[in-house]
Amino acid sequence: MTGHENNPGSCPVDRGLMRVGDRWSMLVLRDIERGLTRYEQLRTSLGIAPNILAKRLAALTGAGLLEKRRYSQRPPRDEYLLTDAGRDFLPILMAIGAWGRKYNGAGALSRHLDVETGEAVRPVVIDANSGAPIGSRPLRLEGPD
Amino acid sequence: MTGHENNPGSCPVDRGLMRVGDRWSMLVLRDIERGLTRYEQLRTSLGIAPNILAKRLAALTGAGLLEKRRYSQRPPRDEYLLTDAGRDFLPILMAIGAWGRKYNGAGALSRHLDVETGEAVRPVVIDANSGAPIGSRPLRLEGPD
DNA sequence: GGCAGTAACTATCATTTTGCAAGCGACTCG
DNA sequence: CGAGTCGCTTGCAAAATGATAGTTACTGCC
Repeated sequence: MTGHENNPGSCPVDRGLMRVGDRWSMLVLRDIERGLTRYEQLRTSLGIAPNILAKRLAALTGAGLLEKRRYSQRPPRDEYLLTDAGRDFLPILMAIGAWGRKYNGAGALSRHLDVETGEAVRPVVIDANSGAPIGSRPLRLEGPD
Repeated sequence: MTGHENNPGSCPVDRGLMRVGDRWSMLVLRDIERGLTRYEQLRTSLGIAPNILAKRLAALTGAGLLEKRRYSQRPPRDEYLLTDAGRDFLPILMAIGAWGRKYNGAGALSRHLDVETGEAVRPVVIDANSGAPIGSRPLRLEGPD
């Protein structure tokens, strides 16, 4: 679908978006992180249509970000838990949140606090090699070749 | 649309996704960063339908991530440049790229190199206060109240 | 001047996805 | 037995997306 002419699907951003590249998927992950792991909780919290939620949960499960677990046999009840891949995606949501707060943050917003220090978390994307925030140093793009 | 019951639109992630919450928008930003700033360049690079591209460019411009600039009066030719808000979003794309590489990275992928060191960039989201990667320390969510 | 070519779109229509409302199966509780 | 809850599915309408063709405004080239 993406990556036509010059770079046929060789962009890692593509690869990421193939799995989570839509609004509802990300909001589902966000809510699950908040502890809303069950279908009904997600549906009422998000105000999403039931068929859409079912589809998203199935997609995220199929993509390996969520895991469906039966927490009660009788009556049959399920919950959705984050896998390692899903948990690894959460920092990205925090970064999106920081951006949203900065550029669209009118009104009162929720936020994350560091339990130990009590301070509000300020997510920043850095390069683990240099330690510098991304954007502060010149970069060069290298093709897949 | 989002944020029904408990938290009516108070989540900064929502706020972010309201502006860039779809696949094409992000890929457009990615390509513009790569220097593909013109309509035709974007269209051929992405393989996107012209009407959709036009809509996305208008949306991103309206949302303040892009700026349309006429680089030639006669013939009339335009290009799209990143604003500060748009440039601020790029680190998020890098983080998504890192995630995509990790969990969906089969085959040869392109990557960013630090011009100075020549090393491949390894994007990580940290908390600017503690310096610790997000996910490595317990957090608590605070409502907007 | 006339014709081909290019960039940046718009218009039209088919297809796909989303959203809403209602219903259904499996069970529990009173 | 009847009402209620959870986790969905089904059917249908509305909206978004995608494919294709056409339009505008030019620049060459002969």
